[in-house]
Amino acid sequence: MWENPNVGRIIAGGFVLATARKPKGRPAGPATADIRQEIQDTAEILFARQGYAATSLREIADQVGVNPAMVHYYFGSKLELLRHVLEQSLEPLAQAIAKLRVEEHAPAAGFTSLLLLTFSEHPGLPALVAREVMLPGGVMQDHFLEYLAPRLGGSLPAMLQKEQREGRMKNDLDPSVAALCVLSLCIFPFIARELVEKTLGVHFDPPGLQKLEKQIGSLLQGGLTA
Amino acid sequence: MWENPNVGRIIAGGFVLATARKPKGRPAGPATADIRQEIQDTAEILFARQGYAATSLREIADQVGVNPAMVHYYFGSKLELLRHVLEQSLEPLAQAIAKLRVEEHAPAAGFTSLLLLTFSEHPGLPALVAREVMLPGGVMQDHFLEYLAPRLGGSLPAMLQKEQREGRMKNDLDPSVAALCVLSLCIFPFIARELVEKTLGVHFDPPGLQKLEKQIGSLLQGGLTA
DNA sequence: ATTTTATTTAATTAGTTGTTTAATTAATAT
DNA sequence: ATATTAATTAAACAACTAATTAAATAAAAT
Repeated sequence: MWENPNVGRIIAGGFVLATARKPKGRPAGPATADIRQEIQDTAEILFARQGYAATSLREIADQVGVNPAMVHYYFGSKLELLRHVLEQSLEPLAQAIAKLRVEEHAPAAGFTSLLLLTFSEHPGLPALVAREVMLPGGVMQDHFLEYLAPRLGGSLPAMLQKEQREGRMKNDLDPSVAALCVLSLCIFPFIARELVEKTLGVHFDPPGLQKLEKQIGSLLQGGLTA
Repeated sequence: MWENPNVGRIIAGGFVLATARKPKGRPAGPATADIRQEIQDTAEILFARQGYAATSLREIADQVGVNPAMVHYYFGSKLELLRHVLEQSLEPLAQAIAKLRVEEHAPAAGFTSLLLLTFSEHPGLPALVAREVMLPGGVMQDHFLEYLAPRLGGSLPAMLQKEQREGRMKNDLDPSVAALCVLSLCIFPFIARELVEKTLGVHFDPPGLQKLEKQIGSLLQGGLTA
């Protein structure tokens, strides 16, 4: 497996008695994996599942099969790692929303399907954002507020207000509250996913997800449209 | 303050150099405060604000002004304390929902106002439930699922199904998904409260709360009613 | 008097975590 | 060839705290 003769697995009777250590120093040959990305992806999963505080760098590193110091080599600190995780999953969403804005088709429906798409690509994201951004004490609150919120949910009220001015949304609704409703309908189900599946029997894998989207759409259609 | 002569504050030049200790043993006179309830209330606030794991018994006890061992005296363990917190705030809600069920007025609207009422009495509850019940790794998942969920959100699909059978709800909707929507609209805003106030400018104190309830009601009315 | 209730004290018990620096090896640029 | 830079591990550092239980004490209730 590795050139260095004094490393490798010590095996007896088919059982691994001691795990091999990776040799020190730069590994030979062309890079076979993007370690940086692997760390980030693993962190996304673990941070989402256990929370930022409850996830140690050692755990992430072990899962990737590298030394904990690699996290600092690539990201500088644990918090920066989380920032990258969040940014990598939310940046494409932010850009898609920006596009929505200029194209100005029905914003509520557009928002809904963008969010659901994002969450199916990043299943852990809602939990992660809930814990580290929304809930009190979240470690990413300030950063999110400053750099991400304005381009995500924060842009929705203005879009809805325009709908309203142009007569496509009920006049007695407050656009901000309406925006909150859209976000609630799209995000909450994923935050409570496990519980929802167990107690309500609503499921989120492909057939169920489309059904959910359709029904949210219908609710918003009937509830918001003038 | 206390009879025992060798306790009290040691003061020099107006500064407290060492804080007084409460004397050992049962305090004299009639009980001046319900310590058990104070512990529980403090725990509700702290667990909600920081999460169960991040809140130490010392912190709770210090805030109440008693010894950490009191928690075990009254509750047996930290986890039991959390169970009591959850139960005390959710039990009245469960009972109100049971009443809703037999009275059978518009269940969606009834549910909405019960939830909002509960949350205004227990402002930390949504965050607490989100962290310890909904999010992966929550320490109260099993208990909630078994003892509370069926009498709370779990009872909503059946009520909505009845509405549907009796022609008061659109026929193409799935009652479980509709239930999920009701819950999303009522719970999510409180989970994301801080963020919502800051980015959407929607507020939750008395004037704003009524506005929110009205608008959720209107959305559900337009979106669900046949 | 005895028992029960409310309370504090003290002891137990052990590992974890993020981060930094140094060492090591391989690849690349000069 | 040589020097530099890149990728990696090893090891040390420093700072930290938490839940639970047994025992002691004092007052209240019986």
